[in-house]
Amino acid sequence: MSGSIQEPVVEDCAFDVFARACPSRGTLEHVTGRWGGLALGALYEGSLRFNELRRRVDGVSEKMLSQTLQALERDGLVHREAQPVNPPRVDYELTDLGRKVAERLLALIHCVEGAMDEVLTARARYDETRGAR
Amino acid sequence: MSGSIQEPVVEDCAFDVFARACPSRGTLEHVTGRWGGLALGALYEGSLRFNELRRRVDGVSEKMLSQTLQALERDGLVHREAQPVNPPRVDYELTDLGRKVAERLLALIHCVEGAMDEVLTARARYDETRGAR
DNA sequence: CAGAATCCGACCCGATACTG
DNA sequence: CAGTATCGGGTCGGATTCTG
Repeated sequence: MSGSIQEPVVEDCAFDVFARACPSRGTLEHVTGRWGGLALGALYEGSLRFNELRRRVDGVSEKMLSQTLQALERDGLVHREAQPVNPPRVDYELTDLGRKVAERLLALIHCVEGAMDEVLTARARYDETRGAR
Repeated sequence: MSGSIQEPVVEDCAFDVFARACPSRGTLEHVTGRWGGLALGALYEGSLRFNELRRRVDGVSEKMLSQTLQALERDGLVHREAQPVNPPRVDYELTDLGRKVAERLLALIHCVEGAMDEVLTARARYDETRGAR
């Protein structure tokens, strides 16, 4: 044991999002990013092909969907299954890890959706009191 | 009453994030945005002053923190209490709604933090197979 | 201390065109 | 169908300066 002089204490929480340099921030941003969350949410209902996903996530461009899926696949949250047929067919589905994350994410999404009345009311009040600016 | 001609049917799911124009997307982005989530997470532990928050959320600039807090206050997730003293003292704390949202958010954050080993492994594998690219 | 205002570069992201 | 490549505007966001 070695009473080392003074444990610099890297902290036991090795992956603390609050720390600037932590890799978990990056993953969290993939998950909560503009399209990442919606993609995970859509895939939670089941496997989807590229364009099915594109239609489900209203407003996403091909480029962004592609980019988003690659990030999620790289992080091990989404599995990509490409069949070498013609026309090409590629299916996306959540991994076990992806499903766990998606559950938490959906809980958050539903919480926010369900609170929108309250949010809208709060906004109106805020804009009224200091909205005139 | 008033059989108005045809209810435009705003849909029963009045606030569906998957719909492009839904206001819940905006709020969700405030919550899950780069700094919004971290601010909510930090405030979950208790009321904080501006600069305390700034130190807790490592890497955020004054500008972004200020901007973030305003958005969250407007959405009714954060309460801002300014005391007219000198030097000025302003405390931020979660509202009831904010606390509910923060709970879901922290569940997600901890889930991601806890999965980072797995994520990092997945990344390494991904980069190896097609990383040469 | 708690911000507001301004400047300015980086990159996000959508539209378009092209490939297999 | 399932993407990639390229371009360009808009926004994000950091550094700095200023106020009360």
